[in-house]
Amino acid sequence: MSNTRFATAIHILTLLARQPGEWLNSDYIAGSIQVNPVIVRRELIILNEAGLVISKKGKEGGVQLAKPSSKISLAAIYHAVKNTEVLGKKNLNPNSQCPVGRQINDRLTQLFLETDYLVSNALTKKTLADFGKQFK
Amino acid sequence: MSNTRFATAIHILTLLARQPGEWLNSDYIAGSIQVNPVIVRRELIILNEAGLVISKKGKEGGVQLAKPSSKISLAAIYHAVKNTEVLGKKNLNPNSQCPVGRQINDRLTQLFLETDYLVSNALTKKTLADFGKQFK
DNA sequence: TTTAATTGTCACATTATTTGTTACAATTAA
DNA sequence: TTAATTGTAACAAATAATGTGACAATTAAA
Repeated sequence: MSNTRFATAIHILTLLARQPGEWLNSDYIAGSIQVNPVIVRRELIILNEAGLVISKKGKEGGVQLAKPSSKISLAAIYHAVKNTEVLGKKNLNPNSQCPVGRQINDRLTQLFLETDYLVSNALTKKTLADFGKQFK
Repeated sequence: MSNTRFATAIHILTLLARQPGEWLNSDYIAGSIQVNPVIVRRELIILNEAGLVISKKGKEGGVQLAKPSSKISLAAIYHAVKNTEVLGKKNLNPNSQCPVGRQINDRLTQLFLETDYLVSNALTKKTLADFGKQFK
């Protein structure tokens, strides 16, 4: 992950968790992160598809959590935004004439899966509520 | 990590581990990965700085492992090539007028460190020799 | 019914990162 | 003296990430 998507998503959700039932709008959220509101709206679409937020269009609209923050794991957030594996990408065309080239991507698939699982598993144990409690 | 650096590095080292004491050159290695030799040489510089390989310039030169593959952990390889944390980057200027904006980067630093430590710790237990044994 | 605020979304611009390529000085063995 | 090789620079190309302006559709309130 060489992007800020996880940081942006957890920032959004931390704000929402502090005002359950309130419809916060993307301008307000963007003001807290200090990024363009479109960045926030784009991330909100992903979080909506993941079932973590619900949104209301139109005047007095906005977004709120789809469920209590104690039911949202950091793993769910991570899965919603992640786009590469922890150990990165594989090379596309290793040489099949070479024993190492021929087998390496299968071995990496296994190692990459194990490593991702480890991270998922740890994040599953942490909730958004726990994360939010750390803020004064 | 949305790059192929770990995959490239472990590919290089797996090849070297199969021929201990031999000076393999960057063209040969590049042929197995099927990337440009400069990509390989650039990664070799990093692996050299990390104390994992030694190299010899000039005719009949090349690179070999700096120590037995049983003494090289996957964590050492990962550390040599990693350039971002597992959970990505933080936003640069969260709004300090906002309680969440003011505190979030410290909380993320902690979470990111924990997550990275987890991965390091797991990779410390695996050696290049173990990885190499999986190849026929 | 009209107005204002808001999401969802598109198109494009800009910046950053990653990968590829050519070239060559310095080094070393034959 | 020649040929092969690393180390490295400079630049090109491709891909990914972030920023921006615009606007249709929707909704609440005036």
